[in-house]
Amino acid sequence: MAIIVDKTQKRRDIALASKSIILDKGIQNLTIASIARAAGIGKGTFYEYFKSKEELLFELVEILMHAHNARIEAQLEQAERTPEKIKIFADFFYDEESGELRELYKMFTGISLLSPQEEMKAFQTECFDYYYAWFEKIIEEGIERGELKPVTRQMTGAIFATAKGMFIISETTERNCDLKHEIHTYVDTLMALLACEGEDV
Amino acid sequence: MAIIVDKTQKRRDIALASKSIILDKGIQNLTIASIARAAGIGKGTFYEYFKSKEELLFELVEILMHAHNARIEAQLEQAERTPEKIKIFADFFYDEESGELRELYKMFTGISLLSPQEEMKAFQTECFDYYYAWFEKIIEEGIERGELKPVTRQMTGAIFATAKGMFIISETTERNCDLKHEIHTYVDTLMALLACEGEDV
DNA sequence: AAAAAATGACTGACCGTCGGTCAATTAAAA
DNA sequence: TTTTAATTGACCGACGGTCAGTCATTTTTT
Repeated sequence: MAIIVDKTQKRRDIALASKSIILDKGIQNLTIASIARAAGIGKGTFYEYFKSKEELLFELVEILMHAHNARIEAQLEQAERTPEKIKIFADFFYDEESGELRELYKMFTGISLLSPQEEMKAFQTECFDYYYAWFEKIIEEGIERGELKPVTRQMTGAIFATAKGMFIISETTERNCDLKHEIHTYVDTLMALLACEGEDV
Repeated sequence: MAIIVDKTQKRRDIALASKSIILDKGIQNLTIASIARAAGIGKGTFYEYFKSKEELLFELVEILMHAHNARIEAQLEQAERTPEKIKIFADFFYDEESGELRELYKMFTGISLLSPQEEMKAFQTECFDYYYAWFEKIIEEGIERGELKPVTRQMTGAIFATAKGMFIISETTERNCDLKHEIHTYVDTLMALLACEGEDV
């Protein structure tokens, strides 16, 4: 043996070193050579740590996700009412702090749609399950506390998907709508409809 | 002059000739040469009619969209109540007839997310506006007829986006949920909440 | 403790492939 | 015959991916 390198750590280092260029140019428009250059390593070394550009993206998303999750968790603990919690959840799609992760997530989704690989789907599923479990808990607590009608359960998946759909639309069309406002209005309106007291809106 | 070719028609012909291979392998995994071969033309000729693979995809989507629109329009005319109309609309995301267009739309969205070009966005916006206008009309009629509460207006965009979000999730994760059932349940539940008579669910 | 051997990290030259161009060719029209 | 739209595939540069060789460090031998 010789020069034992912490492979896991170096993977992270390379990923983080290429973060800005990826966010700047988009992974699609980058060559492996330029990524390696940005990370200060040779092209061959890149392949020592990643199978492809896509794998680098995984790594980056995973790193940023951890930071994001910690932020969300802290915010959720402070929130009281269900609509607030859902909004914290949906913040991802428009707030400043999530900007970088959101941009990577966009590329990520694009790749998934274009060339559905097994690893890709597995990772997406992992992320989805993680956040969906959280979301379900919020809804379930809302029902238990009497803030939401039980029928909300039938809509959990759909509500979860709505913000994602709105985000994709806003990103792929010229409709530069105010995502924050639109999502908040949606959540407020829906929550009023789902509230147990017969508040007419 | 010599050999006057109907450029527009030939564009369509080339697009349709390469449809099956695109649906089969996915546009990402095809070379221009293989597309040209499938269409029975030389590589140079391909560039005479399309700037890129993406443009070919545009053409195909446009062709299939026209057929799809005609089908939808016919169905909508027969439908009576609002929930039915919305379901006809959402059919796109799971029914057999829309399979090919849906597959192309997936690739299309993927490209839009990965490398946002101006032309791409413009075309996506065009498609979006077309269908959204239709959708808005359905909701508006529902309100006028007294089937829906006026507050529905605040949610039109969000409801429109929901099926899209659910579709993207089902395509990018291993969650092979029954999209048709999930969407129908969502529509029924939401419509019940939005119905003017105070039907408790 | 010095030299030799072993090992793994690292690299860029190299190879095959692909996107895109263009000079040459074809064939209808004038 | 000349003109010109249409077509083509050979060609080029760039890219992804590989691999033989180099280097730095540890381990073993003397």
